[in-house]
Amino acid sequence: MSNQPSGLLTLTDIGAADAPCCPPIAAQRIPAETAAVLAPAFKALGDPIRLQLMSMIASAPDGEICVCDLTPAFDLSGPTISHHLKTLREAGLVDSDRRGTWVYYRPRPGVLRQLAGLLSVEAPSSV
Amino acid sequence: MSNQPSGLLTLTDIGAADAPCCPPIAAQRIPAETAAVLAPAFKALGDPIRLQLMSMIASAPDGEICVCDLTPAFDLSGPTISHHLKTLREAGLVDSDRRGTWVYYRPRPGVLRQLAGLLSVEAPSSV
DNA sequence: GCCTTGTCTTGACGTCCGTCGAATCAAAGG
DNA sequence: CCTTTGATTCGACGGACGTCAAGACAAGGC
Repeated sequence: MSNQPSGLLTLTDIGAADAPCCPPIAAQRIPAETAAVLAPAFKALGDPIRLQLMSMIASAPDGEICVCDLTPAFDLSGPTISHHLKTLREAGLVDSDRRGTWVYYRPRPGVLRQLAGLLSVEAPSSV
Repeated sequence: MSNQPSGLLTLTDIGAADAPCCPPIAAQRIPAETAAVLAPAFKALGDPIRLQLMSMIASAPDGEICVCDLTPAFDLSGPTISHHLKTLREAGLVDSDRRGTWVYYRPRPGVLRQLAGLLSVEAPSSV
């Protein structure tokens, strides 16, 4: 259920931990390879449903949330929600975990921090 | 050349200035209307070419950059670059300005700050 | 073992997106 | 006025995306 290694470089590889990876977008021009790695994460957040899902997952009081709590919050079919969750998972933004009948999703705060740092106007400490 | 008012709520309306508009994504669940407004901005950044364009514009030494400097940086046709720039413009991320023969693009740092704050894990001051 | 419940996968459909060539528009110079 | 240069718009094409219904899978209870 976790991310399968695919041989392709993804955000997970560079942003799994808390270490900042890149200077802000406004500090210097992003190389093509970096853009290719980061763009899918923004793309995953570029859908209103996924943005709400990401917010619900990231703001879950227990640090995780059941799919059964996510699905009824939208006027969409179960498969569609599952598809969006898969997109977030493949973008490295969330991780999932089955416990018994239910599947729980939890955020990867490191990756969110990466993206925030990339968009920040002030330069961070390192690099 | 600037954004035309369309009657639709866009990021420009809520993020033109520097004032923060929304609590971080991890602080509380995003309402559907807010997600509908913000998602297009992330979507615009969800393409590698546009992410590089945004970076080149945001990191321009003079605060703006000529299209004639952007186009040759990519292996794409002029119309395609122009199309991507239009997407960034309609997302409220950049603004353009014709001076003589050339067109210059400049960032809207307020909007970038909005998105960064939304992704930040620490809560900002207000709200 | 079999049904029930919850979740994911598959296959299909219409729509949107990225790309290009050709045409168009805008400004400057001869 | 006409040509040249820079940038955008238009029209078209292939591929990717969002959505759903139907089916498959996983875990638990009878």
